[in-house]
Amino acid sequence: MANNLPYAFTCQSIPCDTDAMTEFDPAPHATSDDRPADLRAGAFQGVREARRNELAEDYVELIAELIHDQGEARPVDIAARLGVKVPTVSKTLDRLAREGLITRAKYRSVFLTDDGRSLAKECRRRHEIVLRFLISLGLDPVTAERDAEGIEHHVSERTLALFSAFASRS
Amino acid sequence: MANNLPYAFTCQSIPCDTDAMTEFDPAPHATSDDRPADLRAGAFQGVREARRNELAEDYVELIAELIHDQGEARPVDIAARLGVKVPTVSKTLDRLAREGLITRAKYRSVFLTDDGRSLAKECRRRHEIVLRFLISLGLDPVTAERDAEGIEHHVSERTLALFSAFASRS
DNA sequence: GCACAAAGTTAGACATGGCTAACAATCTGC
DNA sequence: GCAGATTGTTAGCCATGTCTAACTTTGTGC
Repeated sequence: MANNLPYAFTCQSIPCDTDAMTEFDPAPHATSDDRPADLRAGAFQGVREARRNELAEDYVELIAELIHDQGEARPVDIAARLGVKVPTVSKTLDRLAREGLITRAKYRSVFLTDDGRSLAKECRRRHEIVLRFLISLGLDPVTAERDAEGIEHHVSERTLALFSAFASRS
Repeated sequence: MANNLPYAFTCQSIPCDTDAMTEFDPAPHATSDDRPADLRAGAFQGVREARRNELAEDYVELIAELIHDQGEARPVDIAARLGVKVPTVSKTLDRLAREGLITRAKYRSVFLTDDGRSLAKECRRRHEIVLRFLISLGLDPVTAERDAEGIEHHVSERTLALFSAFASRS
């Protein structure tokens, strides 16, 4: 699923990377805390990694949505949906093109590459699972949507599976 | 500063501005507009806001931890825990000092201000709740720690309450 | 088919967050 | 109390993400 993507979307996209950085132990001595420091240390690595990709994921997911709903993805619409200005979008789209997630021609709307499309699909899947999970927990849809938007980039495959199972059996 | 927290944690407090796009239906299930676009549009605002504060939150939380565990928070330890280089920490600490979350003197270790302390406490609380929730869902502790680190900055108070309740009754 | 509006781009400013290299201060072990 | 190791700071580089201002292109209406 994720192996044709140009990035290491390590935090979420690769289900079996859970051994990657947990063995690193910078703290000279973890005192009698019941919550070992090394766990947290390792966690930061993954989070920083994930943060680097959040924006790209938001973009491709949104672009896919716009194409689906309106037939095309125009910078002006992307900007409106994200709540940023058009030049910001333009610059970011350049980056995404450079990274092979989209293609674009000057003054024309944006298209996803195969990589972009599969990233979008993956993102959408995560989004849906998180959203359904939150709603099945009893959260109102507005808050659920907002929280899902933030959370979706930070859930591991393992957690996603639990969320999914929980939502199904509710 | 309104309350004793230096930032607006607007991730949860942004009112839903339902003005933008019309309906569309990306989800296969919904008949017409079960999940209106405006929900997602609004969500991005909050997420971007939250992202701006994540790093500061990570820092103060970690600083509080270091002070608790080792008596002091030194840049070298912060750097090791976060997995970044010391100059990066130094620069970020300058910013946090500028923002009134910490105090520091040259070549000495770092202290939290009252604002910093209450932010740290708040973050720790969120972290604990998310972590306990994930574990009570059945997630292994290592993954739970990693996911909690990413998720904690993006859960609304409402979601947190649900998480907390769920973890308690398990 | 022209003029104007809307959309897109480019340039440039600014803050952040990461890095390395070079230097300064502090701490430690004789 | 001094030398060397460790720690911390400063300077400077780069990429990103945001903005505004100015310009260009596209598209529309008449």
